Amino acid sequence: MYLTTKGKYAVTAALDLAIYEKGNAFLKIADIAERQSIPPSYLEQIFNNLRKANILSASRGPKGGFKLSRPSEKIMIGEIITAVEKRMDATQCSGDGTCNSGSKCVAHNFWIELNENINSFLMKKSLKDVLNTRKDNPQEKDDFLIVTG
Amino acid sequence: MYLTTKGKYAVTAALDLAIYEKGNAFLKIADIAERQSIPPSYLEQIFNNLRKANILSASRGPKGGFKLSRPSEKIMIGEIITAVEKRMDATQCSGDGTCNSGSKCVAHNFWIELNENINSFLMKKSLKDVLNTRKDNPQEKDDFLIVTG
DNA sequence: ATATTCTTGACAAAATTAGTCAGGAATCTA
DNA sequence: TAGATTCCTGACTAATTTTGTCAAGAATAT
Repeated sequence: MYLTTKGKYAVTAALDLAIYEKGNAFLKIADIAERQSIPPSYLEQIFNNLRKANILSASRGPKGGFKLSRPSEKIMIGEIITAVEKRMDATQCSGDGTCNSGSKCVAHNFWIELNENINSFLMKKSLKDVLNTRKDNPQEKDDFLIVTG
Repeated sequence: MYLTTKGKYAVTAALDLAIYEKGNAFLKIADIAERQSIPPSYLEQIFNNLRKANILSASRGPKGGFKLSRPSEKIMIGEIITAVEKRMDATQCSGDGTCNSGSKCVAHNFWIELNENINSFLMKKSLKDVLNTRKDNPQEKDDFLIVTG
């Protein structure tokens, strides 16, 4: 099971879109990358994945950019990660049960359980949930002054 | 967050020790590796880690090998994984809060929550728990005939 | 003594990640 | 319509990490 920098950048950048959205406007990759310390050309790749997964919508040209394709409470962190990560599965056999010479290894069902636990956690948390948790934390409130200022 | 083949082998091999233990005898790496389809020389490395973490005890020479250093209900899967994996942490900054140019990235607290969720799951499950789940599953029972036969 | 089994550290190949880059397509504004 | 802007796509590469192998040595049982 690999949750890589790519997946973490994807979540961070999606949160940035949720935080800085204004009306229906698009946000530029360059700005998001700068705010979140993500290499811009890498973020291009990542946003392409998210667009193809119908999590973001894009527009080219001046005033173009990206925005969330749904309200932030309807976009689950799990969706974002699944869209960019190829190896989140915890089983050794990609789930096909051939982990021990063609049969299931003794740990097989346990890895399935672990998968379910993690997926359930990630699929219950929306972008909005994550931002609300941040707002509830006084230490994090400062960040939001930037948005409203 | 990386849960690699190494960690999965570690759990599988520890389960093998729990399944095939007989009295106080040691089990050989060669036998465990064969039963669980793990490269023997790789398993050597892995068992060394587990021994240093006080999860296994070892003995050299004829009749030597490895055994669990505690009853299987007192060895948690989380311990095993922590002993062999160096990058289970989900944060981008190894927890130090420097994930966005020296400050916390907008996703920081979320990754902490994910860590807690996974660690809690892994630290509540003992080797014995995993084996019991297997026994409750009729499809898996056959494996245990070997043990008792 | 000798065979067995773990112990340790160095080493290497393969796979994967973490990006870069360039050329192109679409869109807005003047 | 020209030009600037911004996304789109695919190819490419360097660095890192994983996934092992191997050999020489130390401890133990018979």
